[in-house]
Amino acid sequence: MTVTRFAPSPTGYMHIGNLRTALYSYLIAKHDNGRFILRIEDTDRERLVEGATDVIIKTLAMTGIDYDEGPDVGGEHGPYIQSERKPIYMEYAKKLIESGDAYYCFCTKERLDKLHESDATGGYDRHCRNLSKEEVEKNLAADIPFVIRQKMPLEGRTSYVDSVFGEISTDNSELQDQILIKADGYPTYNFAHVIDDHLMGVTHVVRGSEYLTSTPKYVLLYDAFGWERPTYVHLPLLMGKNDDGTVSKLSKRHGAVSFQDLVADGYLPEAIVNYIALLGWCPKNTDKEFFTLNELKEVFSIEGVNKSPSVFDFAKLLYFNAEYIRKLPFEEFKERVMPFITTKFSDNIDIDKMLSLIQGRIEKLNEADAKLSIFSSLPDYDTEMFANKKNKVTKESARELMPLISDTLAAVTEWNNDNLYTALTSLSEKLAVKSGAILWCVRIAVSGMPVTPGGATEIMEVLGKEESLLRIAKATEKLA
RNA sequence: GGCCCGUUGGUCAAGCGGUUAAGACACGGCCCUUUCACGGCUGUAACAUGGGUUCGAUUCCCGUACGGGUCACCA
Repeated sequence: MTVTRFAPSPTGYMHIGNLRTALYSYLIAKHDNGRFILRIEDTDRERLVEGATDVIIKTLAMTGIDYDEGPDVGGEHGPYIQSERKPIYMEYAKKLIESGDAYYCFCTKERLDKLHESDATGGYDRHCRNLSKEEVEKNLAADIPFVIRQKMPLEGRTSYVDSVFGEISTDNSELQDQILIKADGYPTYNFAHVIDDHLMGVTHVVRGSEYLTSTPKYVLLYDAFGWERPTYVHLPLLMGKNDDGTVSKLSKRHGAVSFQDLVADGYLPEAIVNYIALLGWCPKNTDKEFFTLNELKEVFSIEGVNKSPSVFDFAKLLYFNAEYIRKLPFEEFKERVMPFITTKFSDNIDIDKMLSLIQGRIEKLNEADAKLSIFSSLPDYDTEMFANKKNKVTKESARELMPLISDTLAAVTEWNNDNLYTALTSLSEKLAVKSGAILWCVRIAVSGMPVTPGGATEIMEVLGKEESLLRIAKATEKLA
């Protein structure tokens, strides 16, 4: 059975690249009807962020990425928070010491820092690697602080096969005797994730390609324990475009890059998921781009994952978002857009009609409020706006038209879009002017804007007869 | 700097020895139209580079350039 996990460290926000990793990991498991686990990697006690785990859980819930095992749902391999598994790591580290694959290191932080200064390219000098048993016992008895380091082979090469990148091979001399257990007794990522992945039965390790070069060290750990190595699936990085045209790892300088920021900006979770699924992966034998999460489970395959980093394109995300907004059933659109609307409207405004006017015209939910402002109040506008060459209107002709328009509208008894449109077009026929000319004048009069959500008559329908006529009267006044 | 990885239009990308080198976004034009948007049609635009291998390379190999990643008691 395929078992994957998403193992974020609780930083307080969900980076979009992280979310993509979660998604791919989830899809790989679910494509095979496998198990998906959420594990919190909080071994860095100095960087703990309050409430960070909740952000992760909430994000996964909003995107529909559900896990079979995790801190809040339990499971037979728990606990799922690494800080709660602390004793386990020490136990396994000691096994490694016994087998000669790890060792105690009593070097002070100061010594290490000095080492680093004197030799920029080198790392740890393996000072404690060959301490005698007696020395170790003595230091331990004296309560000298220690870390536990992995004993790397000094010669040869270590290689593994990544399912995306192929064979990765590293000279063992490149490998540092990395720390497994820190001085505070907590394990490092390097150690903890290996132990947990094995104990939790993870078959496919899915993560960003920044781990590509450190994986030989992990593979060596599996070998030392005599455990079967997992299948590695390293994902290409997500990049952002800089102002100068260069690219670099996607970060805050590129804009809103956390899931919650995107949502706050008016992006739909399902649009985000759909878009990021396509960043670094492409379905086989189809041009299709729109996928629900369930469809993704069907079609996702590791073979479609790319090697090269991809640039996050907000323009395309916006396109997906606009499409998703348009496809929303009206009631759902209303429910989702309402939190973004802060403008207050008078009671005789038909909210539903107003909202249906903008559903097809906004690309992000947070654009709704500004688009709707004309229904709350008429902006102060310049009468020059009445002049429009395409519709053959001048300020002067508008002045003459306005009273006639006013009379025509006043005569409309049943105030709805169809009747208004019919009334105004028949007026244009009677006067032998372009219907566009009349409708243009009405639009400006009634909205004060050249570009509006909906046509002139649609706006009047929402506004109601009284308010519409009031605005027409005002225009007549302004033009006089 | 050492090591590892990558390189098809501005962006996402298909392609896996022989193609007129798909498609999507963005951009331009036209049409539709009560503005805008939607929709329809259409246009501009790409295999980083030099060597091989081969009858034939975007596809395979090597070098170069460029880009990225990594060398922590962070993950």
